[in-house]
Amino acid sequence: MDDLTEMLKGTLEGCVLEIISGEETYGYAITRRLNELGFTDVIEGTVYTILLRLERNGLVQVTKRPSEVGPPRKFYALNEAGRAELATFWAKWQYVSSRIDRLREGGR
Amino acid sequence: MDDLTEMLKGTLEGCVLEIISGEETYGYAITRRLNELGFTDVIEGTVYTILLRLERNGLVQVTKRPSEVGPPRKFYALNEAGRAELATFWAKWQYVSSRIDRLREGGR
DNA sequence: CCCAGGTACCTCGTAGTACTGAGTACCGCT
DNA sequence: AGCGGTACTCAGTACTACGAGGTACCTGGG
Repeated sequence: MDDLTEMLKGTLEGCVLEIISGEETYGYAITRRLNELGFTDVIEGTVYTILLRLERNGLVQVTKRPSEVGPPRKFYALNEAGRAELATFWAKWQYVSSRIDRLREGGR
Repeated sequence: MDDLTEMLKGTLEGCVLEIISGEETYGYAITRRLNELGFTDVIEGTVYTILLRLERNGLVQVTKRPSEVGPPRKFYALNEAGRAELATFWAKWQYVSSRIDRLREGGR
C-alpha cells in the first residue's frame, strides 16, 4: 500500500501512544513495530519527532538505559497525562471512523 | 467532539469524493452534508479548497447552474479518474483503519 | 587496527492539508 | 435600501509526516 502519509496524519501519534502504553519501549523498536503492523513506510525520523513532541507536551516519562548491542536507549512510558491523551485519541478515532464507515455505507 | 482537524487530514478529500459520487452537488451543500454527518467543524473555506484541488487534478466535471435562491452554483460530478481515485481512497481507508483497529485490540 | 554494518538517536528543511479571515456577489423579504 | 441567507475565492497560518543528512555506540572480519 503506497503513500498513506496524509491519511496517517493525526493518527500516528495515537498509535505510538498505544504502543508505549503496552510496554515501556524506545524509538528504534517503535519504528520496527509500526513497520510490522503494516505501516511499512513509517521512518525513524518520523517516530523521533513524535517522541520529542510527546516529551515536550509532558505525556511520557523518559528513562535512558544502556544497551548491549549499541548506543544507549531512551525508554518511554506513559504518565497520567499520556493515558488521558490516549483515551481521548481512541474516542476521536471511534467517532471519526464510525462516521466515515457510515458515509461509506451510502449512509444517511 | 472537538478538534478533529488533524485526524481528518487525508480523509476529508475522500469524503467529499464519496458525497459527490452519490449525487451531483455543490460546495455549499457538501459543507452542510458533512456537518450533518457529524463533522460539525468543517467549514466552507475548507470544502472549497478541496473542490478546487479536485478540479485542478482533473477528478471532477464542473457545471455552473443558476440558483433561484442566490448566486449561481458550481455542480461537481466525478469523472472516470475521480471514480478511480475514490476506489483507491476506500482501499487505503480499509487498510489503515483495519490495522489501527488491530493495534487497538492489543494486537499482534 | 580499521572498517563495514547493524543499532540508536537527533535535526533541518520541505510538502501537503485543514483552518482562519476577509472579500465579493447574488437573491428575496421587509 | 438594507439585511440575512446563499455561494464562491483567495492569501495567510499551523500542524504533521517525510527525506536526507549527521553523530555515535558496538561487534566481527580482513
